[in-house]
Amino acid sequence: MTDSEDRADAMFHALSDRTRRDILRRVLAGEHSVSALAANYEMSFAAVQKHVAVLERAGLVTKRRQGREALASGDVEAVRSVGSMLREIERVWRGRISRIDALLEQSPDNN
Amino acid sequence: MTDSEDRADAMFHALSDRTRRDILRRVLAGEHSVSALAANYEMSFAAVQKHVAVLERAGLVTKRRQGREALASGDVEAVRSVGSMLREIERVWRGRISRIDALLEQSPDNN
DNA sequence: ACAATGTGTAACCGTTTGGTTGTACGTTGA
DNA sequence: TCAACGTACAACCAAACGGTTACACATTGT
Repeated sequence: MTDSEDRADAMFHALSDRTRRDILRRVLAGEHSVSALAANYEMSFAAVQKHVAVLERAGLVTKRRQGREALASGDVEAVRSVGSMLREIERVWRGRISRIDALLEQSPDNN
Repeated sequence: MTDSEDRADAMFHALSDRTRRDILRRVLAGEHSVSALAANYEMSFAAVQKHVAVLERAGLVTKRRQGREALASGDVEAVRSVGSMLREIERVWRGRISRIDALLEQSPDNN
């Protein structure tokens, strides 16, 4: 579960649902209780609670208990780490360019 | 299907599987036929073919037909657009800081 | 001509997902 | 005290997912 690929799986999966992305936007802007979040969607409270749990398991959201409320806030660093994963994935693309350049340089008459 | 949220759904979903992320890395580095890709994994050719199809439907990969082979290559711009989506999501976080700053400025004795 | 190769798709199967309702339990306020 | 509120979780369901095998079809090489 602590594996890097497992974390990537969890994060991308968490982001693959539009309701969860919307929740993430809201809790990045500021703390919101689960029921306050649930009020924004046309689904049951339980459904929204599960969405928050998915975001929490992925590490994108943390929850703080205050009285009977559970206040959720977004973790910007975690969101940024997803961006890093993407940059890491596309890094190999640079090599592709270099290789094409090298090839063209090697046979300059092949234009 | 052409909706922005639909595209985000498809892209994040496509990225939520480690085999697909690995395929994407390979085809970003250069063109590969589906069977050449399949040789790298301990699953059936059909499974890999479906993974490529998911990446293709998400727009992260394009396929070009050459003879009996289907050559897949990664679309760096599409990968970058996922990064943009993330930056768009975390944009609201800036406002959070401003609001906290404003609050602290408004009541400077509350430290 | 024909066997081998590469691709795509259909049918199937167990598991996961995203939703529901119901229930239990702690917290709050009248 | 006790009703209302906020949360969490279990049980259930249809649909999607990730894998399999089997088959159809086009291309290639001998």
